Amino acid sequence: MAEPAEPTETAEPAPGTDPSPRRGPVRLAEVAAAAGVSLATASRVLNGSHRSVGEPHRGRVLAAAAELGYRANPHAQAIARGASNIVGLVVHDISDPYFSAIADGVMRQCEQRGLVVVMASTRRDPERELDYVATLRAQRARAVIIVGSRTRSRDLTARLAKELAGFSESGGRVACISQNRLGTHTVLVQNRAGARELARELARLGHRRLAVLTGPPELLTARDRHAGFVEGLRDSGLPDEAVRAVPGPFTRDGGYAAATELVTAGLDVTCVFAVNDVMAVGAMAAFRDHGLAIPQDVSVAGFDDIRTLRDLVPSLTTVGLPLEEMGERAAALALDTEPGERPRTVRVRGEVVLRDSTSRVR
Amino acid sequence: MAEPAEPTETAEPAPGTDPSPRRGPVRLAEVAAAAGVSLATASRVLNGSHRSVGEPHRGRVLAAAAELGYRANPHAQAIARGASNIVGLVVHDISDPYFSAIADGVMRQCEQRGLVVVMASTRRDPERELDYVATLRAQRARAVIIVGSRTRSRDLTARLAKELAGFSESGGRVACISQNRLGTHTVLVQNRAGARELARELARLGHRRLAVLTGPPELLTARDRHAGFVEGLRDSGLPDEAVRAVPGPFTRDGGYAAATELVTAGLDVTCVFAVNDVMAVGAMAAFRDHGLAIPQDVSVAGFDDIRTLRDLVPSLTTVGLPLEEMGERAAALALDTEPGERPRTVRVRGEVVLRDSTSRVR
DNA sequence: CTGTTAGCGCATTCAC
DNA sequence: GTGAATGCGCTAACAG
Repeated sequence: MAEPAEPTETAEPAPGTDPSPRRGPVRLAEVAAAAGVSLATASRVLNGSHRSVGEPHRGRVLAAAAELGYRANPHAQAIARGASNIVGLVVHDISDPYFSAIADGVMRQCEQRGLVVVMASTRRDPERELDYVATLRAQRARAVIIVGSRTRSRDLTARLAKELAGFSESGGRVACISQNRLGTHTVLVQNRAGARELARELARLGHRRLAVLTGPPELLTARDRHAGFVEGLRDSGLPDEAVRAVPGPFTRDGGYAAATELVTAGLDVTCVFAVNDVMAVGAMAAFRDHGLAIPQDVSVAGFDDIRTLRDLVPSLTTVGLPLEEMGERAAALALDTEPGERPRTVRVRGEVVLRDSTSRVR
Repeated sequence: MAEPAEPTETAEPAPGTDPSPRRGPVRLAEVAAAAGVSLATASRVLNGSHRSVGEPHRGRVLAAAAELGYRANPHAQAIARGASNIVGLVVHDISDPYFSAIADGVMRQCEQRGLVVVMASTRRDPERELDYVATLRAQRARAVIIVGSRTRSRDLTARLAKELAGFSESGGRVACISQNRLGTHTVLVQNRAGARELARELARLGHRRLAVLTGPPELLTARDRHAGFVEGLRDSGLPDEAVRAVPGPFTRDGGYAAATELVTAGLDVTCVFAVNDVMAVGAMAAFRDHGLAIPQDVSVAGFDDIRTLRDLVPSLTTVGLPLEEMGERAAALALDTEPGERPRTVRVRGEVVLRDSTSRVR
């Protein structure tokens, strides 16, 4: 039995040296008392950044703290210093692998810095996004990271920008991932360029009649990818009539519905580009359900290169994005930057990955 | 005048009635002053639960608050009332769809109650899990929800249980999802029963020689599913020698590696059960890479029924779990329960879903 | 270097 | 009902 007298399963009433069995966590004052120093001194060694405590004391405080299992109350610290150690992370939908991958990166970065992340999933409701930012502002979050495409709505964007500006003015840092319309630091995804490059590759494979499942018309990311794709086709000498657009939700079901619509209307294209992988998956399912083989009957391409979807069959042609890294960079951007600093933008290129869901047209 | 001169795009220096352009969020005191009432009164109408403020005042406070855009400082509230509005959510890996689906449910539930969720991803490191719980405890989180399998390690489990007990004793609520070895409320997944049922179905299809990719030996969830599977086979009259076990990580790559090992050693089974869908996907990829067709050459089954993986081809036979709902229930369990209450446990059954990745043996 | 003191923003007794 | 006073746990001047 390694683990002999494993202290009894129950609590820890501390032998006999504890005069007041105060419930709840130990406070700094108790540590100070136990170490025989002032509250200030204890605070300095335990939390104050600049060390300036003599060795006789320093050790005693540390020991006492360890013994009592002291943990600073972050709320008290937040209120006393006027700044918390909270980082807010606002995503459109945490159950979407695109966002959870990014979240992973953000959390990694925050953990390293001893920051706590408050996560909010807006479920694609811009109003909720606004509300969460307000909440985070009230929390005196140290930084807020907004992930997800902006919309065309000037109003919504302006309101969010204003809220963020207010937050930022009172010392909070902000970073966004997607477009840089918010006047903040941002990790700018080059959707346009990626889609354009993808289109060229597809044209090179011989496709002359294509369709793009464009996602929601108001989502900038969706629009940019669509626009970039059309540009790429033009670059390749194809007329604008060569491409057909079908809008729909940015989800798997949205992709399914859009593809179905395409088939129902009499599929007259050899290749379909869904503006994100999740939609592409839905589209592939729809085509299959209609007896169409991929890529023999129709080629399909997506965007994002979601890890969980890498093992699809046929493997999905897409534009790869370094999701986790984007999250890390956004966090770093917000955290390593001076409060008043001019907005920086880090560009992230997508890399076209040709796989089996697209084939050369005969 | 419904919002006439929409204050200029910039900050809001308030026309001419504001003597001190104090930076940062407005405080309760300012609202009280603006409304011409005491701080206490303002506090009562804005935050105090039991209303007891006369109508002349009540309205004024509300108006002032709205006008100034007042938002209570949650840290100050936390410290004043000794309890925060934070709910801690600890998962093994947020980028794993199993966890992000559950997280979605938890967040939904918390949002409804106006609670904020602090999320932590341990990246499958038990020590980190312990540490996060301690952090959450220090935060005076209102509740902590631990998601993910426990391990066989008595030591680790005991330490976590102890930490949770301490947290719970000081008024925090706790709920777990997976096993109920922590002495807390728990959403208990009936892994054993689900796997057993799956095994029976597979046996019914005629499989007589099977393998299970067991995942990490120390993970209880993995062991339970493995054990249940073996039981189900026994139920069907198969000898224990009928099933072969291959351990490995609980991930896609773990599944790939385990399946490869199986093939390399000379595949002598007709069906492989990976203890979760993500591993199953890896296994399918491995089989394909070795030229094996699914389900013709080998049937594959998983567990969880991850939504993102529902469109795999061939579609994956698995045991479905109501992930989002599990998250919601865990949150409700923790939040709707009295602090001292006896641990409740909500059982969740998995439902076998036979799809195309498994076929009748000829 | 160390102890004293004054807040941080808010909830809450306690008198009025 | 309403206001004044106290305290929550900790940090940050400010003096010794």
